[in-house]
Amino acid sequence: MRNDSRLSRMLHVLIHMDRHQDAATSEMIAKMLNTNPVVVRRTMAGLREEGYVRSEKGHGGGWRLARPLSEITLLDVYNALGEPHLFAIGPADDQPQCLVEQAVNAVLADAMKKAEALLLRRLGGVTLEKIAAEFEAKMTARSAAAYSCAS
Amino acid sequence: MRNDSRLSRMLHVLIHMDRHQDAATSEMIAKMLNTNPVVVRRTMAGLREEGYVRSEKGHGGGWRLARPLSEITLLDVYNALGEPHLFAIGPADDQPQCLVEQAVNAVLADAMKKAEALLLRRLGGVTLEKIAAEFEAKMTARSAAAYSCAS
DNA sequence: GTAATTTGTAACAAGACAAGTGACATGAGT
DNA sequence: ACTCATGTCACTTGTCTTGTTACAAATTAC
Repeated sequence: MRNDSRLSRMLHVLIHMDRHQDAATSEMIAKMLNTNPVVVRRTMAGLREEGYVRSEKGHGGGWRLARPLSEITLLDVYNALGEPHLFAIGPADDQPQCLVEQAVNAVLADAMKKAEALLLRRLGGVTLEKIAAEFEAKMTARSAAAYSCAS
Repeated sequence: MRNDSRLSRMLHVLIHMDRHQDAATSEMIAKMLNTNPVVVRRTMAGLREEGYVRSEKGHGGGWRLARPLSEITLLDVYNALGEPHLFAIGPADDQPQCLVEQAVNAVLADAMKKAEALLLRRLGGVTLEKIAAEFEAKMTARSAAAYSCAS
């Protein structure tokens, strides 16, 4: 559990959801991700609130895409997850009195801000459809559906 | 304790160490950082091994800079700390079988790698002397040494 | 209308990791 | 010898994602 893997997991799931029509239950998705149905619901809740997926209770229920992959960027998913902390490092004190510490924090914050901006800009520039297309390319190259997990 | 603040703390300490000649004990430094002497020794150990500071036991002992600030970049300090994890996010699985997951991870890893490269390049381009100079500028502007913590 | 299925949610344990803390050995100066 | 200071081990604490159990609520099937 070293990293926050929610973004990675949700991207993975959304693309799979696009590849079969019918609703996917939390249990199916959990098996795909090697995790627990409750974790799935918890994490997907953010995506539902932002309108990227829908969920239905009862028989035949489960999760469905609510938008085409072409209209969802990686940044959208990141935002829907509540914009989790990107960095593992940070200042020791957010409001230091010491001017030296302020100067140190300013330099670090600036560098991190620039790096974060670059990362988010990249996430915003890639749609899920693009990743799906890359996958399709690999698939036809190998012509072997078995490589895709649980699909 | 939300973030790993070792880099921020060490930069702060090194600049202060340059401002007074005599050795600084772990206890003095700990007070400055609002922490514990053991934490200070633990964290400074990496800097000592890389030759940026020296430590001496016994009376009059403590920590001293072993190099001028102009020869230490923020990246040097980061590396000396053992290159802690920069990002809080990451893939769910490092060696996934699923091609979809592989495609997702590849895109994320690429974006993160670029952001990391940018960040490290920036850290490598700034010496501690430069931060100290920024501090001096502020100081003369305010002409009030009291703003600096414990110095 | 009762049973089966599936989400929604709360509550809590596990795991990881930096940070905090206490204890004690080691070395250096007075 | 005594004091000061580092070096290091062992353990606890705080925080955050995950994992898990339990149960209510909604929806479909028989």
